[in-house]
Amino acid sequence: MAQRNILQFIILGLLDQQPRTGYELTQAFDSDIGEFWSAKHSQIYPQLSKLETAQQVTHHEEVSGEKLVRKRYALTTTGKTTLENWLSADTEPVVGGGKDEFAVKLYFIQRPDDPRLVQMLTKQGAFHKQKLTHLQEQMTLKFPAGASQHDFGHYLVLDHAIRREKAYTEWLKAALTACEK
Amino acid sequence: MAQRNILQFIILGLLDQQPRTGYELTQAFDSDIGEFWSAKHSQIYPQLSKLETAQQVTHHEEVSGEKLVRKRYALTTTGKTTLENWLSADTEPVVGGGKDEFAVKLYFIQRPDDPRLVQMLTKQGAFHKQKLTHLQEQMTLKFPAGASQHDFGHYLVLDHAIRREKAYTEWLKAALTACEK
DNA sequence: TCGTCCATGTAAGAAGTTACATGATTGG
DNA sequence: CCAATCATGTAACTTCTTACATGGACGA
Repeated sequence: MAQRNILQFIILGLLDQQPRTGYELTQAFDSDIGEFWSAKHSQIYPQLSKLETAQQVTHHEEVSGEKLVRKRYALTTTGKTTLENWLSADTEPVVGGGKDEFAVKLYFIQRPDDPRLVQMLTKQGAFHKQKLTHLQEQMTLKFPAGASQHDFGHYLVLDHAIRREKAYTEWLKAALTACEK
Repeated sequence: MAQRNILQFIILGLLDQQPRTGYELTQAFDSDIGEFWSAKHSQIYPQLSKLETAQQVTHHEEVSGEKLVRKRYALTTTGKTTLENWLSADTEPVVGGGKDEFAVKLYFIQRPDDPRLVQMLTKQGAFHKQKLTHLQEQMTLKFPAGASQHDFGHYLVLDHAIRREKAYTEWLKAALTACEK
């Protein structure tokens, strides 16, 4: 994935919602947004530096306790413009749908009676079922009344993730049925 | 994605199906398997060299026409063992579900009445609908009688891709409905 | 002959992961 | 006081994409 440094725009988007520290940005990628993009802190901190050099963001320092200094970053007006341009620009649709080692493995298992199949499908099924449950809990927790006026995008991606996991578990179930008969 | 060089196993898997040239391997990633893994020839040729050095594959040269030499690669017994070990090993479930720039963009669009939303959703919808149709055509073409005994894995991943695209288009449709009311 | 596909490689650089490094805060 | 978490960075390495480079085969 060497493309157009999408990470920078996501950081701008997150900072537009509210000023954040590098640590908080890292956490954001571990929650909902992580369903569709992820990044480690080792990518985030350098990117923040670059964005600051490019005058897209600024930071001020917060002191907590005795000597801990936090850098809280916020968008500049330039950064806000960059973000809006990205949001308004055409989006290349996802090419393949990402990489899925499990799906590829299945591709190489030719016989429906392969002794490994049932266990593989069951194991993945358990994982995705659990994940689906977790996402559904998030949904009822965050949007008990369905789609909201605020945080609409958040609602959409959660819905997206749920549909994706639902489709995944249903596929695994159908595969299990197909290879058992 | 710096992990365990999964590409090498996929190449072994493809060569297990039948001996292939680097060019043919490249093509394979542009067809069905490309739905769940992709690679360019600039990754494939070097990987083939490494696999040959590691005695996982061998090649023989085919001459076609006047002077064109093709290298057709095949698995060694070692390579076959490596492949089987990979297939039998536990598979880490997909973490997030890959990266989806479009989904992330939506995340940052807070208001359901954002003037850009309808166009964005419609455009992506058209793309994924077309892709879905193409996949369904592939399915009826390759598996007119449904799941087959041979090529079962191929059937499974095609089914997977279809379900994924179906879920994607349904999500976009639901999103469109939600933001129009 | 001319364009399209076949065919194989290398190079440069971006993106992403893992590991290295360090230290503060907070709550039990 | 000790563990978990907060907090910020760098280094090394792998993976992946884009571009560079070259040439043959085949059909119109």
